[in-house]
Amino acid sequence: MPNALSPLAHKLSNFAILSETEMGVLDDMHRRRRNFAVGHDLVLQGQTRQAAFILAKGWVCSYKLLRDGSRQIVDIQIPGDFLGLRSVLFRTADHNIEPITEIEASEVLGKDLLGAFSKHPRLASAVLWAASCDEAMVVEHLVGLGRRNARERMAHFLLELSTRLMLVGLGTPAGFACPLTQYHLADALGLSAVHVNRVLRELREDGLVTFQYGQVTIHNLDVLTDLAEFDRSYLDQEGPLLR
Amino acid sequence: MPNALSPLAHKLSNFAILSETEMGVLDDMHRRRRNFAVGHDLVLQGQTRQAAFILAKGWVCSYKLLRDGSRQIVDIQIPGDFLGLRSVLFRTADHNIEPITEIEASEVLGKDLLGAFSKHPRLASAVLWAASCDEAMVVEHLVGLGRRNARERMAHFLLELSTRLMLVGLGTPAGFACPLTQYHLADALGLSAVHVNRVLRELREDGLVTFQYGQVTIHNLDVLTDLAEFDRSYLDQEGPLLR
DNA sequence: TTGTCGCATTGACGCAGGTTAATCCGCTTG
DNA sequence: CAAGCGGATTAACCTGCGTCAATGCGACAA
Repeated sequence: MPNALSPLAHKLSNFAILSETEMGVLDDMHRRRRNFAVGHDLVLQGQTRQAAFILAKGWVCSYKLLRDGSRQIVDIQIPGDFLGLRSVLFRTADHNIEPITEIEASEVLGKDLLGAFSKHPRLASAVLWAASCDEAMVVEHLVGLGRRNARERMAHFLLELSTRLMLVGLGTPAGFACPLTQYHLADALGLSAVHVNRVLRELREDGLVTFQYGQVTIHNLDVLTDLAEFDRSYLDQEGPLLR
Repeated sequence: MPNALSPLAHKLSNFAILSETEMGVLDDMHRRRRNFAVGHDLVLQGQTRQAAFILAKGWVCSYKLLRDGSRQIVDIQIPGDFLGLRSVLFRTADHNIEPITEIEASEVLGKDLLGAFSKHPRLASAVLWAASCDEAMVVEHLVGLGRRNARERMAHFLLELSTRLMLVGLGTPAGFACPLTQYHLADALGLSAVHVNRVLRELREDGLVTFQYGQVTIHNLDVLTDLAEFDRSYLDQEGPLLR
């Protein structure tokens, strides 16, 4: 891989072969580098004039709050992911984005992004295309929430995370470092924290996965994959379609 | 509205001001008009070389099948919606699309779509942009499945349908014609058909909505909206952003 | 040192919603 | 006409998961 190719540029090159100019525009988007601490949300539900972000380091989650105080995590994002795109497209954010760890991200102002999209439609396509592929992940979550039980959901979630992290070099087939709490898992999987704990114990006792001390260790990938009915193909790309 | 403006063109004009040429390309996509009967899926999970479709008439649903035979409906589509976009972008479909009624749809071959996208990137942006807004709907479903109970889910689902149908002139605030069976509702809401029936009875007895004889009648919009915590803003557009 | 705060863990108990199965109705088909 | 089928409806029963509550433990601050 050429030097100085950002994770995002790398990702987008799966969708379109970008010109020097377009790559330059992409680089420009990395000028406003910012850090965020845990507890300081990047994007807030209902706020307008939001910026988008390109995540360079750390983990975040996007979630929606309900009136009764419960929340549903829609998506966990890891380095290389684009954040808050919809909040720019819609002008007003429909979800919150919270750092799970300290993070480093490049802020892209709404008007800059829209400007770049207008001038470089091919770049726009690549970005929106990538976003539309992220949707496949959301759909998988939806299926899990609707039709899988707690064990299966958990297994699927951990396998998906593992696969995504491996794609950006942050994990091995044996496991990965994971900053999520059991409360995060509960909010992502539509469960209670208590039940998350029960399920994790079962999976551990059955010798399938261990989720402990900030580390996920996969003991039996095959059985886990089968349990979760996990098919990684929705996470893979197969080369650029837009030439 | 100018004559001969297709529902899709109308929808896309919310996202980008399209040129005559681009409108022409869009029109060309409507050449291969096809009809499908109930029971003949348009797109099949796992198949490659899929076409996309623009729905002109009737309802369809996209769903995923699980090993145990259960299924989860991800989305219901109504006239004006674009179908199977992801199955073209990914080259192989990750979901099925089934007609709920007899439908009329324009088939757009994968290579034609990709060709048009390459030559008219602005058009591509508009289409992908619209798709990314459809994602907001999927996210709402996800939140419902994760954090709402059966009553709330049902109320939310019916209100969303009502709003979408009104936007294309197929419903009024008082109700709409609805070809869905209670099995469809069950598969969409992650419930059993039996429980769907229970919930519908309750809502009817409480004087909120009636779902009967292919007709949804909304008796008390305010209470229903409050029960569902329904906020229609995610379905609205506010004028084109891409000029 | 002591208090507190976030997170993990476990037990007891209850309920929303699943499962099974029976019945009914209207439509189609032979 | 009977038979079959898709869909709606209801009752009886059961279970996966939520809720509540208590405990432990490490990190950090006063």
